[in-house]
Amino acid sequence: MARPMKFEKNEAVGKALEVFWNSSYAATTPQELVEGLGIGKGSLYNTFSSKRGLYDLTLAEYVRRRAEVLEATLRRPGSRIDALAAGIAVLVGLDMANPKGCFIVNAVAEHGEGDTVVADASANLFELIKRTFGTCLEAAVQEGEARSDLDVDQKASELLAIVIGSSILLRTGGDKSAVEGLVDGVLRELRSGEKASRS
Amino acid sequence: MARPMKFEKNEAVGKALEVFWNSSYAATTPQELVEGLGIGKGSLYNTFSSKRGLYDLTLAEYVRRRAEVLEATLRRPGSRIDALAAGIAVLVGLDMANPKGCFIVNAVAEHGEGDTVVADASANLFELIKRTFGTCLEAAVQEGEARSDLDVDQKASELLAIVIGSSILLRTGGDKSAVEGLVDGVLRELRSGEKASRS
DNA sequence: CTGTTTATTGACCGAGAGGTACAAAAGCGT
DNA sequence: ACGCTTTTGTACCTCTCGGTCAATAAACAG
Repeated sequence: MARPMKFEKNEAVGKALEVFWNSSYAATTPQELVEGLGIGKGSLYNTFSSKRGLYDLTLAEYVRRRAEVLEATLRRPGSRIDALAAGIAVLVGLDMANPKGCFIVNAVAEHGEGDTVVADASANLFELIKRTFGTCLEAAVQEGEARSDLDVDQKASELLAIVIGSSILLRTGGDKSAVEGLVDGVLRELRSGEKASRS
Repeated sequence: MARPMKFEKNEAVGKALEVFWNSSYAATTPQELVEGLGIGKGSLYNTFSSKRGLYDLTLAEYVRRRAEVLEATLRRPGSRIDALAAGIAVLVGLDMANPKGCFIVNAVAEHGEGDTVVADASANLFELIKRTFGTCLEAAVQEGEARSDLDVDQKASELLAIVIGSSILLRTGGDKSAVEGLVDGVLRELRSGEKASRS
């Protein structure tokens, strides 16, 4: 009944996420978005209203993707601590060649408290991470991989803070091995008091 | 022999630091700087060459100030862990009404790896913090405040990551008490295995 | 094939960013 | 008082940002 769109909206949001991730929100220009999405400026504004409107969509999309990857990683069978290690590695960006940090962390740093959209997105992501970590730790305790008197909630909060901190540390260009060592050490502590494996 | 400047340069850098801290580098306009410093645009550019030139000075100034406050806090007599707690609190911004996060962390998040000036400043600050924490932990072990088998270097790295992470968490507007609890928990763990006090 | 509806393109626009130019002013030595 | 030097204030400039708007194109209903 009318002309159809030449591009998929979700796909465009994904591309926009990449563009915004490469620099800050403020430093990203409409021109870069046009080039990155491969569509005309008119279509851009016709579809997404404003630069900020598109940005808001990328925030939500990023959280969605993180939720997916985190769930997938931690649902793998085997040692819960190993799974936790894998989850942390991917969250921090240890698997990437040149990490750009966590998109949401960058957004929080740029926009701060006043920005409710960013605040909401970060609250969603951070609580998701903490909850997932908590579940995993709980299971580790049950399996005897971690000491039974572990304060699961406290440790989950610590791990969240460490993940956030590490994503920043890794973004500075400091050597990746230092961050790897840091994460390894934390996990080693977790295991250090473990009971004998039941298997 | 010539007309003297009407303002102190260092003082102006301090004011600029406030201005840049209130929003991102990219979002800060020359106009805001002129108003924040209370000088004319001509003087601004005559003295600091460019917006970026001024920004670079604020980065160094911030690191200098952090070094001062950290040294002052941790040199206080008494329990080393208490001193550590105080240092962490001030670094994270728990003492401030509405924390704007760590200026350097914000800069890293905004500019990323490619920016060598920001990378250098962050390396300076982060190593300073880690080293100071390490010294303090070492002393805590000596004093019998922390368990003697503590991996000081590992723990210092962890605390650095947690401080960075907490500065982000606090900036989102999430409740301050959660971050306080997190920090308290970490310090409690440090003490948990302590030997009997020698005094 | 025509009409209706919606998408796309790219020219256009007001505003403000980031910075420059230059005349006037304020010191200082003599 | 008079140069000489450096700072200051303000007008000005260019360029790009962020966005709008006709004109055009593509689909489908009848």
